[in-house]
Order: sequence, then structure tokens, then C-alpha cells
Amino acid sequence: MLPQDPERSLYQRIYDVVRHVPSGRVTTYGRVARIVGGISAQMVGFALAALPNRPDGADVPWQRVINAQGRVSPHGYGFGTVIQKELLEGEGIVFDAEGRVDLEQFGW
DNA sequence: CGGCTGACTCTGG
DNA sequence: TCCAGAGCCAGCC
Repeated sequence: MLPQDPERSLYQRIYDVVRHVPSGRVTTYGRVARIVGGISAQMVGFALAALPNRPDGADVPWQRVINAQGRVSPHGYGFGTVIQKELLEGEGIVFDAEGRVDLEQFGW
């Protein structure tokens, strides 16, 4: 399997990986970073942060990407986090009392 | 072309 | 559980 097209920008490749996350499952920034290869977890976070600005991110299930602690990172003005949790619960993801997800169970 | 920005991870206390 | 510091790198003015 050839590596992803170098023509595509890094962001595009990250979105590609995120799009592969099935409904009802979540993955972490670090995990996506390793799949894409050669980038740090931060790059994934930045790529998702730019999603609203990029037409290529229209169909990217960004809500399925959380941090390594199984938590939803505080982003946006604080509202995006709530939305993300709602979306995940709608897909069957369960949060514990502390708002964490069991990656052992729901991790991709 | 220089500088700023950012939704992370890991380790240690 | 919370907090701080260091490493990380592409994209956008």
C-alpha cells in the first residue's frame, strides 16, 4: 500500500483517517497522528480546529476524536465540547460520571 | 519571508 | 485529581 498522496496536504490526510472512524467508536488525537505517520498529536488537534474553515471537513466526524485521557478537550468557546458529548452519546458512546469515555471499550 | 496560533501527549510532583 | 513544563509542526496573515 502506497503512502498517502504527498500532494494532499497534511490536513487532508488527517481528515481522511478521521472519516474512517466508525459510528459508535472514538479514537484519540495521538492515534490518528500515528496512523497518518510522521506528525505529532498536536497537528491532528490543529487540523480539527480548522475544520469549520475548510470545505474538506464538511463530512468529517470530528466529534469522534478525543484526547488520550478519554476526555473531550475544552475547545471553542466552551459550547463545542457539550455538542461533541451530545453527538457521541447519540452514537451510543457512554460517558462516566466524570465525563470520560472508556477507550478500552469504545476506542477504535 | 518572519511571527503568531493552536480541539495534544507525556512525565513528574 | 489538578498543575506545569517541554516537545511537536503546519497553516495563515
